[in-house]
Amino acid sequence: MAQSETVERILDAAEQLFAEKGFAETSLRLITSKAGVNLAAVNYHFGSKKALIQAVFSRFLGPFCASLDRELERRQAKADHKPSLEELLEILVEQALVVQPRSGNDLSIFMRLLGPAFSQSQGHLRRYLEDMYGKVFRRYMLLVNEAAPRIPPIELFWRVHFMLGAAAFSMSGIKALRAIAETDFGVNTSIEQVMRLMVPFLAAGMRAETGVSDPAMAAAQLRPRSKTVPVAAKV
Amino acid sequence: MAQSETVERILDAAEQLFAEKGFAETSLRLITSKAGVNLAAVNYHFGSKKALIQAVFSRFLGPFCASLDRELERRQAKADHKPSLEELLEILVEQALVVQPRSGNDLSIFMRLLGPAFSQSQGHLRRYLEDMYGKVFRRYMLLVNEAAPRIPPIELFWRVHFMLGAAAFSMSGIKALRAIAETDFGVNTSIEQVMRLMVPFLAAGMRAETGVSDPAMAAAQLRPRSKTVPVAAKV
DNA sequence: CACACTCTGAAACGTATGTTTCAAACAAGT
DNA sequence: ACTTGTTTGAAACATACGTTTCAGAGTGTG
Repeated sequence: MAQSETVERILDAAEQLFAEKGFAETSLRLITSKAGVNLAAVNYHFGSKKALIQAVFSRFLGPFCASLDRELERRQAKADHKPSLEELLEILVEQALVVQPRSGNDLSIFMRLLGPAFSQSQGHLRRYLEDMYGKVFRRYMLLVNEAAPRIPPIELFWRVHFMLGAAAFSMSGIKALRAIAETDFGVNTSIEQVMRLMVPFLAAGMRAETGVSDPAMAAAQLRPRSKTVPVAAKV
Repeated sequence: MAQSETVERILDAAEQLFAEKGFAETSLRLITSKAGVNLAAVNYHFGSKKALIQAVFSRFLGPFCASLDRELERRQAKADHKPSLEELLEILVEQALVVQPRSGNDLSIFMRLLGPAFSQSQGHLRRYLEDMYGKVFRRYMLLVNEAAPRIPPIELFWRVHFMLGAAAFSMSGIKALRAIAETDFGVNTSIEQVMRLMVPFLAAGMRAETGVSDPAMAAAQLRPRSKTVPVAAKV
């Protein structure tokens, strides 16, 4: 086997199986047999199962965040034209599609990992993600705030996560949901169609009038992050 | 121990631990030790771990669906005034709050189970849920379709699941997200506040102009369910 | 009191998992 | 061609899991 093509094959198999079955339900033996490599290869190349999980995220999130950061940099430099909410949404999709080919799997497969990443007791992953995409996320939130000046920043923070939730959840259950949609409506909905259906829904939600009544919340601003006490330590 | 208070204690502990750690990551030994009961009690009272998982869902979803169905019946009987989208949203929240006290735990704890229920390879659970809340869900969808006649039914179907996803995901990661929100904005957001923030976001999303261009999808109608071939068998 | 029945407690069973070990195969440099 | 460092293969290890077993405590009934 050529110079550690093994690593890529393990990552592909792991990504797919994690998305299908969850982290804990996927054994290393299942991964390695699907990848056609030896069991010991995982611990040799990654060190542990935890590290393998992180590596699966890194492979996508590394390039994605780098690409997104570059794009935001570019847009932020142009002081004349601040990006609109719709543009900011499109940037996300755009960057995701640019990065996609790096993985042997579909984008939707990776998205299915987002829910479990936040929900399960994968503390190590949350910390890892915070370190990895925390900075570019805050940069993104800054632009969102500028694009929707009438909505309190903290409400936008939550709305972005509602957005993420709608996307992650739909992708998680997409197989079951598509089957239900087909029997209930007799129409097959492709994954791309589902993503396209999501855009007007999310954009309208982001634009909605504020629901904040508490003046303290309405006034709260994004504040600079102290570098000595990372958030992850408090979670 | 009085007449099977044990059952309730197991359910409470299981619900909480499942929400925190996921199904597979939560061992029966952890559940029983948290509940202060013997390990064998689970298999005695429920038969298996799968059955315990289903029982956790039944305890909430049983009363919830019954209550929701009654309320929808009531509204549907009044032919003069069809409920609006906002009312339909409120009905959901309302019924959820009515049923809440039955469990020893918080409502948000139960909601955290929804994501894993759809995503993980818990086929038995999906089948179980389809049997349990499939009928009342279709009744609900019918009213949603009447409340938004301009949006194709299949798009509303997906929007309801985007909605569900936003809710489930936010509740899943709510602990981590609240911590991040606090360090980033210096404001504590209660779970109730998060749910309240969700309403305008979701309502606006539901009302958004249709994104469907395909005429076949635009024309697709909810069709009656054949009784002999339940959806779950095809999933 | 004795009986039947429900439930609990402690231990054991079989299995599957993540990890480690170590010899063999391979690649590259000199 | 030999050697060195890297990667793979097959087996074994320790551990944790879901489940089963069975003796006996508890409880209400005749």
